[in-house]
Amino acid sequence: MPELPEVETIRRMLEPVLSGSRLLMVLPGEHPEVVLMPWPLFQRAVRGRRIEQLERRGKYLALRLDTDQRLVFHLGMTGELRLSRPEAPVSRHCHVALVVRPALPMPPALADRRGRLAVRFVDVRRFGHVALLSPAEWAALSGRLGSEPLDPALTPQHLWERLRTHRMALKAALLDQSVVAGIGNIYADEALFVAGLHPARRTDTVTLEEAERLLAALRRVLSAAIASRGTTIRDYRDAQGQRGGYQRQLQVYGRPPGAPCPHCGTSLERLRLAGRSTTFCPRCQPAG
DNA sequence: AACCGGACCTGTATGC
DNA sequence: TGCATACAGGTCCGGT
Repeated sequence: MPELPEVETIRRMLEPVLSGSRLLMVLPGEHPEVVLMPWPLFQRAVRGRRIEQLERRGKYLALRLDTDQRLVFHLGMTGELRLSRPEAPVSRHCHVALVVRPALPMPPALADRRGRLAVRFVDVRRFGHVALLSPAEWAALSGRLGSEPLDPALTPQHLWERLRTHRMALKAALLDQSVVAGIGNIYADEALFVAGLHPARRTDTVTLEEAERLLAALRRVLSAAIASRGTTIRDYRDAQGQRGGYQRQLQVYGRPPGAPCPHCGTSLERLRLAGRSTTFCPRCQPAG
């Protein structure tokens, strides 16, 4: 579910509430193994810490604690982070509840009378995880990921060189988090369409000019998706439970094969690439 | 070594 | 209605 724009939307919503807040309690659900360390250790390490800042790297969301450790969330396919009052009813798919006291008073809809509120990690399919990482572990995780597509430090040349070192389908490269971080199935299809590149095009045949188009397309699509607060096909919800809006702007993702291309009217086609369903326009995205 | 396919989970939609 | 199958926004692992 959640790709870069969805995780960034959640980060921006949680940031004003959580930064400067104090972690009072952390509570497990029915599947404590979603947290990748023994719970007694986890609780001892986290309880009483202050949350300094919220960071995003690719599809990971990290709460930086006053110890410089990172409380890291990956939402997998169906993970959600929800703000609510501490006494709000808990779903059986809630695997971690953080009870915090924010630095500033919160509206009564969110906080109880003592000013406490909860952030719950809910994940039906349990592909998501929560971990507590040392600064070195967080740096190592970040080091395994490719560049942030919205970071101006990423140049077309850099992306081009990154692509040239592989000989896989372009779509597979976009989904590979070590090439560029944060792209998933929705935004890979959308960016390839905007760039006019065939999803099965081999990365080692891409020209510098095409890499430039791809980077521009990625940035256009991701920025617009963040501005629309993400894409909700079915499950995605933001930290307040609201749906995103970018599904209304999707050009190709999710359209059935045979549907008209929104640009030229040609029948869209569907392929299976890197194990994922891939929709594209054979005319706007010619092979070769 | 790089790359592909299956496995990991639950829920929903579709077809028989 | 019931059952079986396919598919879903992600990543990891093992085999080739």
